[in-house]
Amino acid sequence: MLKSERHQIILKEVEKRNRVQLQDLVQRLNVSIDTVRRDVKELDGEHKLRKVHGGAVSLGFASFSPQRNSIYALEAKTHIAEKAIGMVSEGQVIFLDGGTTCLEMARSLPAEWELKVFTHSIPVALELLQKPRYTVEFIGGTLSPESHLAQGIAAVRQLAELHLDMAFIGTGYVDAEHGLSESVWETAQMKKSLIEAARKTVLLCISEKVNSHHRFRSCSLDRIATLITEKDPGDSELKNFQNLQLDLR
Amino acid sequence: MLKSERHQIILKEVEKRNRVQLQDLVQRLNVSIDTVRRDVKELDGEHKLRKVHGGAVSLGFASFSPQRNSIYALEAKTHIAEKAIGMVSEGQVIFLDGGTTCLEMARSLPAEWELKVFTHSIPVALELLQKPRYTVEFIGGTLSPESHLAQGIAAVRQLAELHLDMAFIGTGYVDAEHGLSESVWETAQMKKSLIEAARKTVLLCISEKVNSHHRFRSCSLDRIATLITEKDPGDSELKNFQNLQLDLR
DNA sequence: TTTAAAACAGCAAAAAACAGCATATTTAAG
DNA sequence: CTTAAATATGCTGTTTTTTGCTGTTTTAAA
Repeated sequence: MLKSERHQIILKEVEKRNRVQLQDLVQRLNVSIDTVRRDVKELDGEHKLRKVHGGAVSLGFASFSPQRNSIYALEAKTHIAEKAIGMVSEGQVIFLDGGTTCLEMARSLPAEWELKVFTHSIPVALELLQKPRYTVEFIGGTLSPESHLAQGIAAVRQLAELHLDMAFIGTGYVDAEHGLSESVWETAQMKKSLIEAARKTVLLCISEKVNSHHRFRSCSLDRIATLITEKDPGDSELKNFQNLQLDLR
Repeated sequence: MLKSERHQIILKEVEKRNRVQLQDLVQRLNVSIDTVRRDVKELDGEHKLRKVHGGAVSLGFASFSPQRNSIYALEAKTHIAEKAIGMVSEGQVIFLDGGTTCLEMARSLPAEWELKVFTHSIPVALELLQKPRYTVEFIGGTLSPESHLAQGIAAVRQLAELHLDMAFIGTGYVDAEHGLSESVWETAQMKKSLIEAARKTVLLCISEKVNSHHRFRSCSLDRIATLITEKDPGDSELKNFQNLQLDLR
């Protein structure tokens, strides 16, 4: 089989499924994994697809808004997003954090509203830009290659100058004792500045993350006005939070 | 068998199957591999097919570019990008403007380099983030829904604090008399701040835009160190620029 | 942290491409 | 018709490309 034939087949496959595993291509093309790897690498070099560990993804898709059907616990996050949107009203100035939960919220915000939204997440920004009446303010900084999120000193400085009605944030970990925490120092710093800038902070968090903590604390629970999970506020998983000065939804 | 006969058969085969292997043609035509090779090479020279290692493919078959094929004057822009990259060296701190020419430059920058790149364009940033050794610094601001570019006061203020080795910028319009100009006021303001922040400004511009101007002037030509077009520096289209204090490439 | 999979670098065999040469075939001119 | 020149074809030896395999390093996930 000609190399260009293989390339064609690979591109078709990527186009169709948005992503392929190298092993699948090995089967499909009857060549060694090394050949497939080299093919994919070459196509990546020509910007016809994007090579990732173990496979390849299509470019349009590599725009990195994570593929919706691959988001972990999507249903829970949609549910959280719905509740969160119930707290927003037209004309406000809000902040949306990165992460798939906030991305889901950005997707679900009513397109017919007029809203000014700050964010430091490229996927969130791209989602919001689809809504013609929104003003999207991007907080610049050093972009993280993994999350496509602006962080670092520049970002923190910009946040320090802001005054927001409401900030919707995610977190890596949260429990009643330690508050919010992160596994990455930079991320924790961002959350801190964010919470400073907002009159009211709303934490969006799937119940799975509740009652866990990690090394870098970003904020104590008393700075959080509202905690939204996909569970009912009375759910037993949330019992550690039910007696706090915290609006549980 | 006549040569033209063989050519006909080869082209038919390519048309029918989109691809052929030279060895199959050897069988089919009863001639040596060298002859087939020479035939195919000749047809490639006449742009009737594309020769690849081990065979040939039909012209339509080889090209496959879902997004990029919609870029206007892509070839010229690629050419410009190549010239521009020749001016960059590893370890520098540079700025990349938005626009398809700069995007093409971002694509073509060597992935193995280590480089810190500032930009205010989301597409450019996403492209650069694919290169693992690059540091991408995003200039935040109000995002334009059309161009996915950060602009406005916040962006200008961030630019004012920067000191860059080199800025690669595009422009809406340029001529020898009026310098650089834009049709949108906001854009012109951005370019102004940009040029202030850079020790050296390089203008990337397809020749088509040369010798045109519009309402909002962003910069006079003496602030531009280098002008890169896809044409030869001696080309008559550029005659108005050849006597200026301007590095023409 | 550990562990399995994936990526990578380098090597070697096979196939293809290439350059140069010799032979054959066609063309054109005398 | 003959001959010289141009062209076409096949062959030889060399170089390049492709491909699979080895062992090692890196990456991602448990």
